[in-house]
Amino acid sequence: MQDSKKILSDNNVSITNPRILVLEALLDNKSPITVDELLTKLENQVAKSTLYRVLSDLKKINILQEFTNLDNQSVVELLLDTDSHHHHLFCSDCGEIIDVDMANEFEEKLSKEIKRIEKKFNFIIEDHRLELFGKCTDLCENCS
Amino acid sequence: MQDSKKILSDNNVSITNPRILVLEALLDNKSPITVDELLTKLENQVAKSTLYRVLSDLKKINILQEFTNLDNQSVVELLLDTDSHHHHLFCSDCGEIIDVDMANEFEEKLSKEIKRIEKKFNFIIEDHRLELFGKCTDLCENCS
DNA sequence: CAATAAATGAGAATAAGTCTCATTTATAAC
DNA sequence: GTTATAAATGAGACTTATTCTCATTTATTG
Repeated sequence: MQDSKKILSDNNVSITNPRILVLEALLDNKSPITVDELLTKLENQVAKSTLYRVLSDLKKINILQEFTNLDNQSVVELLLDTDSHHHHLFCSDCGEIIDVDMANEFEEKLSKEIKRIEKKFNFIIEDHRLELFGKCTDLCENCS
Repeated sequence: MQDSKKILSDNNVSITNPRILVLEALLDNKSPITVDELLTKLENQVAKSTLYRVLSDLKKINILQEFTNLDNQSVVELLLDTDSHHHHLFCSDCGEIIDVDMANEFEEKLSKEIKRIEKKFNFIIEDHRLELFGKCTDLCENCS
C-alpha cells in the first residue's frame, strides 16, 4: 500500500483521487510550499475548491501545518511524525523557507519559560511557534 | 506638539489628518488591534484605501508591526520604542492577543541558539518572532 | 501666497478563499 | 460484482481583504 493511501486509511479518511494527488504533491516536497504553488502543481488535476477542502481535511486530522510566509501567502507543510517539532527560517531575498531544529537544551529552556508565562497570565499554553527571519548568504542559488 | 504629530515629524513624514487619526487610534489601544477593528473605529473619518496606505507608511518607517491572529486576520501594533522587543500570546477562545515579555535569561539563550543556527545554515538572521497559543483560564471576561 | 509635489477619497479591480449544488465516486451490504 | 447511500468532487458564483486608479484636495517650500 502506498504512502498516501496508508496515511488516509490510518486516519479513517476515505481514499479518493484528489486526496491522493494532494498528498503526493506534498510528499514530493521536502520544504514548505505555498498554496499557490500547490494549486499550480495540481492544475487540471484537482479543482481549486477541492484542493482547499482537502487541505482542510488534512488539517483536521493533524497532519498538515499552515502558516504564512513573508509575503503573507499561505504556506503548507506535511507533519507526519507527530514528534517532529521544528521551527522555520525565512529568507527575505529568495523566499525560501527552511525547517530548523533547535537544540534540545534550548527547547527545554523554552518549555520552562512557557510554564512561567502560563502562571503569570493564568493561561494554558497549548502550542508555540518560533520563526526566524533573515537572508541566506551563499548557500542558496536564488540569492546573490 | 502632540504625540502623533511628533512621531510623524521625527520620521520625516508629512503631517496629514488621516495619518494623525490613524496614529491616535493606534496610540489609544494598548494591545494589538485587527485592521478590521481599526477600519470600524475610523469609519467616516479615513477612507479605506487611505487607511491601508497609512498603515503601509507606518510600516515603512518601522513603527508598525503587522502579524496575523488565529483567524488569519491582519493585526497591527505600534512599536514606538525600538527596544521594546516582546512576543505574543493568543487566546483561541476569545481571540485576545497579549504582549508578553520573556525573561532576559531566556532571550539570551535564544540569541545564542540563533547564532548557532546562523552558522549552521549560513544565514544572517535579522529578526525572530515567537508566538504562544492557548486559552485564558479565568482572567478574561470573554472566556468562560 | 502661489506653485508643486504628495496625499487623499471613492470606488473599481484583483486575488485568496469559501460556498452552492448538480454530478460523480467510495464504501458497505448484499 | 451489484446496488444503495452517503460522502466527495468540479465548476463557477460569491465573498472579503487588499490594492489600484485617477480626479481632487492638501501640505510644504520658496
